[in-house]
Amino acid sequence: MTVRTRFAPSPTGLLHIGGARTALYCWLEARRRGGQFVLRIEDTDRERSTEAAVQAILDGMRWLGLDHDEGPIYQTLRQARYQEAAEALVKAGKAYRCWCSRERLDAMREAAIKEGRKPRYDGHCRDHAEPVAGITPVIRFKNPVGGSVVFNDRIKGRIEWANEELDDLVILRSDGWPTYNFAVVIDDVDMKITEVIRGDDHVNNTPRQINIYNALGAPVPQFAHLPMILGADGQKLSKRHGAVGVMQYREDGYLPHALLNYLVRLGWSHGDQEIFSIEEMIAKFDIQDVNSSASRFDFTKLDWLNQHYLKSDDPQQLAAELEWHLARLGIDPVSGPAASEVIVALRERVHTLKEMAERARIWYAPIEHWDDKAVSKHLKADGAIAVLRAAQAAFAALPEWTPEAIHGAIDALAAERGIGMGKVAQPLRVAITGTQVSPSIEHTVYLCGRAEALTRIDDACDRAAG
RNA sequence: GUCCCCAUCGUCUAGAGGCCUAGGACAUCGCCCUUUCACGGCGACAACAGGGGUUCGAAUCCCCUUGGGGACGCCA
Repeated sequence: MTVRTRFAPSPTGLLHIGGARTALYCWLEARRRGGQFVLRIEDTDRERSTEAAVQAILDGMRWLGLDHDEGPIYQTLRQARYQEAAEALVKAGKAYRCWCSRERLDAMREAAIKEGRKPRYDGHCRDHAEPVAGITPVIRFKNPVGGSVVFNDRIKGRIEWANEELDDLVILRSDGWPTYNFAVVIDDVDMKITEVIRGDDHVNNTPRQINIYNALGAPVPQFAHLPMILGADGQKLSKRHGAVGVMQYREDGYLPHALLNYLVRLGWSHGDQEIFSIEEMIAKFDIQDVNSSASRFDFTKLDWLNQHYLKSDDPQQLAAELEWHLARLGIDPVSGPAASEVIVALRERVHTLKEMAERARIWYAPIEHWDDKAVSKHLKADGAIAVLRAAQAAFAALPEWTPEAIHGAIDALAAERGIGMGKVAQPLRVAITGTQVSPSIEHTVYLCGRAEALTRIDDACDRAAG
């Protein structure tokens, strides 16, 4: 039987980091085992589901490169199927209509909590169902009374649940829409899902769902429940920490591969390996090796991974993404050096593309801010103007404008004047950038462009004199 | 409250009874490299939640405690 996994988000918000990891693991498991990955949109909650959220999920998946083989399948398009399935269970005596009022249900729940019991439906309509005027009935599933449900979770191991703990859950609401626990089972059966991989907030639902599978006479799939991802403070992820959509990570300058690599290692490992190409993830990932405990999201490590890929990926491949970030800052990428060359100069100095774009500004626009300390220390230093003028002349005479040639000129200048590199590089750095921190001096000068570099040296000399 | 799950350095983890004076990575702190900032190299700091068992031997198995988390809807 071919392996089929699915990712089934409800479109009530953005595709956040936890969802992204679940999607990744489902995708990885399907890919490694040569199976299929299905995308299903669980939108039966018509109050909270939105079209924008569906789009955000689709966008996030595409950005991460998690392509699905089937779908997206929308549950709202399958209403008739759920109704038919619920009706069939009623006919088979495995489900029944319930006319209990919400008031009665609420009162029962409150009483149970007050008495310290677990709130459960008392089965009032199970044996003597009687239509009540003015109430549209729901359909409830007849949960087995005795015994227990046992399943072997691929991550958590053996889990046993007493049927005593379960009650007769509503499977079809009075408005004709199925509830989550019913729709998932019908869908997973119809879509022939063999591995259900989802967040561990669903372990409690699993025994109920298994009972439904059994009532349906359908084969029960394998379950794998992923532990949660917590914020850096160990608390549930909130907007404050990182429960933002994955597309926010793009805006913050992260590469999809870095995020994927971070996520695959969060709760899973393969010996001491930290860096995984997508192919290696597919080859080595196994849902069975996933940890059973929750883990915290650590931006610092993500930053490290992001820089790793910034350093190791082909600058040409990264160029378009840097241009996207430049444009977001209001910088026209064609008004300065090639993005790929900027990447080479800055990739060892930043963790994100956003940061890189900000630092690259100096090569695309005039100096906006002069660092007073830098000016007084390096520009107004004795002999600085003479060095700058000499450098200017050397640059103007260079037969070709390359970092190597610039480096050679600066070297020669320092040697001929008998001064250290710092005496040449620092004044130049301030002249070109207005600060005393930048990439290697030859790249800093080179990326500026010859004409602009000469002009900036003029300006700097004026500033040093004045 | 009831049920379920979880528990190794600050963080992510290795560890499936002896290979553990507990390994790696991120972070932190040193040193080296160096024209700034970085990158890189080398090194340091740093953990088996607590208590009982089982065993010749336990981070690894069992129980309890504690601490976290989750679930108890006509939400998903």
